[in-house]
Amino acid sequence: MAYWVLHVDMDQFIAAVEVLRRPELAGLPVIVGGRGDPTERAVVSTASYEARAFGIGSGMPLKIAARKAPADAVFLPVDHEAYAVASGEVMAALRALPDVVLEVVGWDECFLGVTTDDPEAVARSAQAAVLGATALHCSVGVGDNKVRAKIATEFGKPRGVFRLTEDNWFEVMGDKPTRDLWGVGTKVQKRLAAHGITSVRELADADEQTLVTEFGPRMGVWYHGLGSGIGPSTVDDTPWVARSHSRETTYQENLTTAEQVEAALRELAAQAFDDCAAEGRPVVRVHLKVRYAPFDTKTSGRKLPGPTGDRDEFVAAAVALGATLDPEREVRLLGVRAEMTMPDEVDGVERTPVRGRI
DNA sequence: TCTGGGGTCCTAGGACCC
DNA sequence: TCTGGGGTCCTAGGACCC
Repeated sequence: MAYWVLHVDMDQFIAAVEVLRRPELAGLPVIVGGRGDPTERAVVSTASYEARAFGIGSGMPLKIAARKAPADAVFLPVDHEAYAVASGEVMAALRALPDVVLEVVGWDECFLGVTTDDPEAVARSAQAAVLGATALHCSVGVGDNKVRAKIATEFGKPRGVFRLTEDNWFEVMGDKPTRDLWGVGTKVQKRLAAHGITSVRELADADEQTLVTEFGPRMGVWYHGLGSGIGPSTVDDTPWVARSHSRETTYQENLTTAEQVEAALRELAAQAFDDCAAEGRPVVRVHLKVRYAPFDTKTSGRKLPGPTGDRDEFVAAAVALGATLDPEREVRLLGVRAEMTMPDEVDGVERTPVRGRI
């Protein structure tokens, strides 16, 4: 018996949940995002497969989606509560499978760790369990670690199962662009390209020292291994504990005065603080995010004098940090993040790194 | 074409201490 | 007076993910 990592990913999760409670939408292009108003500043959370046929996808500005969408397209507002409930049902169904360890990755995806001789059979059981409990479909990636399982899922969509291991890694991924790797975005793709590395195979064959010089001792080694599909294989079911909470808003009209900015900062800071206070955890740090118009984002942070449970003190710290913002520039987004005392200091829960250690 | 909101982790460099 | 390394903490900023 061998140990396998399965990655379960819901198919068009948010759109599927919406169609489930409004069956008359079945077969129509459904686009969920923002407040459901395609004239506002917002992006697409999920588009149904019917909408994707028109070139509409996640992360696309709603205004662009509206331009591409056919006349019968339906725009819906994001309903976090409904997706959280559906997500809970999905995870419960998967957790009930025999002898699996489940690690939640997001609303609509998770890893399963399982020891078996037939991982595809487990994958099919997982799909059946989710479908039976929620009437929702999912795809499953089978791998010998998290990186390969996660990437495999894309080849299984929709409603399928795909296996990616050390044996077929280069055959499947070798000629793909580095951007297709989990953890490589457009910035890193560019920096790699500057070294003549554009494909996954080239990344695997690259000199590790070159990557360490470019990205640092940790990320350099990580990216090099990623080229060969190397990654952590431990599935950890330790309950997730938030390190911080933040609130941010994109304003439909840019903020132009210092008074507007301060009022907005006070509101966001109070909300972020209350999210932490609801968990009964003191706040140790404040972070600010500002997007100046048209699209230039800056961040800053400051440690508080000591851990505090006093909202006014936190709000004052956010406002003080806000004084460092450029008063000459229009603001289109503000965000305030409240960082809490480390979870392991609070309740003894070990932190689970997203990337893990190789 | 015009770009959300909620998160986590990593790196560089300065200050300070021994 | 001018000088070494090593370690830790902090700030600022960036990149990526769902």
